[in-house]
Amino acid sequence: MSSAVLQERSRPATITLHDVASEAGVSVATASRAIRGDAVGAATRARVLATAKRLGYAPNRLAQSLRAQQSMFVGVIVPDIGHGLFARTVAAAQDVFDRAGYQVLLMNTRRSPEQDGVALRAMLSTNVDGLVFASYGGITASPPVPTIFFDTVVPGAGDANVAFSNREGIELLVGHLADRSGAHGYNRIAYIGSPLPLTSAVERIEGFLEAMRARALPVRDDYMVMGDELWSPESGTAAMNRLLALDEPPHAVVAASDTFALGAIQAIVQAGLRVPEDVAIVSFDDTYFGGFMEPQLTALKAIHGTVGRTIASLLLQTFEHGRSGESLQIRVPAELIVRHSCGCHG
Amino acid sequence: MSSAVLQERSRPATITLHDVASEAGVSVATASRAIRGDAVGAATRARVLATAKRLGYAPNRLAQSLRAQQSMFVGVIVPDIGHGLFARTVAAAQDVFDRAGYQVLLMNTRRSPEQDGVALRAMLSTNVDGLVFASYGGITASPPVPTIFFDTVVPGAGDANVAFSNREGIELLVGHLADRSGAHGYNRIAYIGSPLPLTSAVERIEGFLEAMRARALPVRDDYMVMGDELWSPESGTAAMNRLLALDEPPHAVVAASDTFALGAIQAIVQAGLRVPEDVAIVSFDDTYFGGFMEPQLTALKAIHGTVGRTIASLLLQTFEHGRSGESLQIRVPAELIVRHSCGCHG
DNA sequence: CTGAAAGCGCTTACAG
DNA sequence: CTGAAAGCGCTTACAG
Repeated sequence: MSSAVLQERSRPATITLHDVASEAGVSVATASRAIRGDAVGAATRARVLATAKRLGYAPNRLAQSLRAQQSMFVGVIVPDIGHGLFARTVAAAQDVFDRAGYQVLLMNTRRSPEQDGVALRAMLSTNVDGLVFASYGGITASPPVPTIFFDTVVPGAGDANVAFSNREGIELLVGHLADRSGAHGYNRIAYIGSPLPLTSAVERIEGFLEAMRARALPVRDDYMVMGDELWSPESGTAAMNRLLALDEPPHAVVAASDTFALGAIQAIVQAGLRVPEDVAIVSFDDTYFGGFMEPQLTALKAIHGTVGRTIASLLLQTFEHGRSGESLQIRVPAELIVRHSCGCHG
Repeated sequence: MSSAVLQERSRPATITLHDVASEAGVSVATASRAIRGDAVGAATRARVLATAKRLGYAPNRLAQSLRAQQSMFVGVIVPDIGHGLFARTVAAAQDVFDRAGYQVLLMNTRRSPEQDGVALRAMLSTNVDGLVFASYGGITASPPVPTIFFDTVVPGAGDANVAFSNREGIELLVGHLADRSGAHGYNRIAYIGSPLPLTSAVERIEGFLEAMRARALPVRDDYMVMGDELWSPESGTAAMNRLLALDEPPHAVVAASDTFALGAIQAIVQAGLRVPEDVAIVSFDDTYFGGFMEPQLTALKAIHGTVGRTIASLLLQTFEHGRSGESLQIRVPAELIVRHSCGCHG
C-alpha cells in the first residue's frame, strides 16, 4: 500500500466553504453570509443551507479564528488536572465555556512554577481569548489577555482572583472545635498544614494562628506540623505521628486538607487510639466520600463546582464588558459540614 | 474611558512575522526560514533571531496550523473530567502530548451518548490531528482522524482500543475470595455492579459470572445487584442493604468500583456488622486512599497513569506511521493489591 | 542565499 | 441582495 494511499485514507478531503458555494452556484461570500445568518435572499439561503447539509460542511474554526481575530479558545492552566480538586473545578468551568461556544485548551504545569510561564506562552501562541489560571507561584504580572486567577491568588494581577475563604474556613473549623458555646470546647488543638508558599497553604496557617489567638488559646510550636508539598496522605500520617509522640498530644487536630486528614486518622488508628474519642479531626477539604468514612469526616463543604462556574462566568463577563484594568478580589464563602470525626453525634 | 482605549488595552498589538522581518530588513520568507531553522545565511539568521527575541515574537499557531494543514491540536473527549479515573488518565496523556509539542483540547460529554457526536464534530471543526476518546456509547464508526478509544471499547473502530482487562481483573478478585488454595474460600459471593451498557460495566458482570461458573459456585440472581449509572456510593449502600436483607446474605462481595465498595462498607457498618469479619469486600478500582481506609481496601491496582501514557503514545505513533486501517486491541493487565477488607491480615 | 507570490479557509468592508 | 477583493499570519514551491 503506497504512502499516497495511506495519506488519502488518513485525511479524507475536507469540504470547504468554496465547495458548498460552487455546488450551490453562489460566491463564497454569499455562502458565508447564508451560513452565518447574515442578510441574504430567502431562496438563496435555503439552497446554500441544503447544500451545506448535504455535503456535511463544517466551518474550519482555525480559519475563522485567524480571520476574525478571535480564537474562541480559552486556556485552562492548572498544577495537576489529575487532582480531584482541580479536576472538578475544571469540569464545571469547561461546562460553562462549552455552552458559550468556547473550546477549552488544557495545560498542566505539573506543580512547577517554571511551567507557569511555559504554559502561558504556549496559550498566547494559540491566541486564546482568555485564561483561567491556577498558578503555582510562577506568575506575578498580568497576562496580556483577560485572565481569571484562582486557587492561588496573584495579588493585583489578572481581571479577577477567585479563592476559597481560607482564613474564614479555618476560623469555622477552630470555632467548632474550641468554642464552649458550640459542641466541644477542646483547647489542645494542633494543625497539620502544607509548607507551600501558596495562598491556600499560607492563609490557612495564618488563619489558624488568628483563630487560636482570638480565643486566647495557646499556640505551641510543636502543635504546628507540616505535611509535604504534594499534600500526600503519607505525609499526614508522619505529621500525626510526630504529634502523638509529644508529651502532651493534642486532643483535636485541624487538617489543612482531606489527604492530611486521611493520613492523620490512619496514624491515630495504628497507634491503637480512636477518632474522635482520643483525638478529634476536622478537615479543610471535604471529599466525595467524607460521609462514607469511618468515622464520617467533619469538614468544609466542597464547592469546586461553584468555583469552576464562577471563574468561567467571570471570564465570559470580561469578554463582554472589556477589561476594567482592575483585579476583582473574590472569596468563596466557607460552610461547615458537621459529621462525626469532630466528636459530634457521639 | 472610551471603548477604543479599552479595546487597545485588552489586546496589546501582537508582534507578527512581518514586524520582525521589516525590523531585521529581510522578507517575511527569510524571517520565517531563519526562525524555523531552514537554510539561511549565518549573519541573516543571527540578525533575525536577535530581532525576534528583542521584539518578543511568538509565532501565531493558528496561522501556522492553517497553512501547514496540521493543527498540532489533539482532542481529548471524556464523559466526566471531574471523575478521578478520567482526571488521572488525562493528566498522564496530557503530559505525553505536551512534551511532543501538541496542545490538548478538552471536552466533557457529561455522560451523555448524544454529546459524543457533538464533541466529535467540534473537535473536527478545530482540525485536531487526532483524538483520544472515552466514548459513552454514542460512537460506533471510525472518526475521520486518527483516534484511540479508551475505557469503553468501540469494536473495530479507531486505530486502537485500550481498556482494562475487565474479565481478568474480576477473575483475580473472585479467585482471591473463593479459592481454598488461596486465603479464603468464600462461596457465598455477591456482586455489586453498574447497569450501564458500556464495556467497563458489561464485561465485569460477564467476568463475574464466568469466574463463578469456572469454580462451580452458585450464581444466585439475588446476589447480582446493581448500583446506579453514576457509580455513586449512595447506590452502593442501597445495593448492599438489599443484599443484607436477604435470608442468606453473602459472606463476600465483589464491588465493580471503589465508590460501590465505599457505599457497601457503610451499609455493613450501619447494620452493626463488620468488614471483613461479617462480610468481606473487594473492589475493582483502587483509590488513592485505599490504604488509608478502615479496613484497608483489597482492590486491583490503579493504573490510570499507564493507560494515559499508553493512549497518548499510541496516537503519536499513528501520526508517525500513518493509519494502518486496523484497530489494535489492547488490554491493560490487572494486578491485585491485597490489603485487609478481604479478610487477609486478620 | 533571498524575495515575490500564492494560498491555507474563512469574513467583511466596498461596490453595485 | 450579491460578488470581487482584500487580508488574518503564516509557509513553501518557484525563480533568480
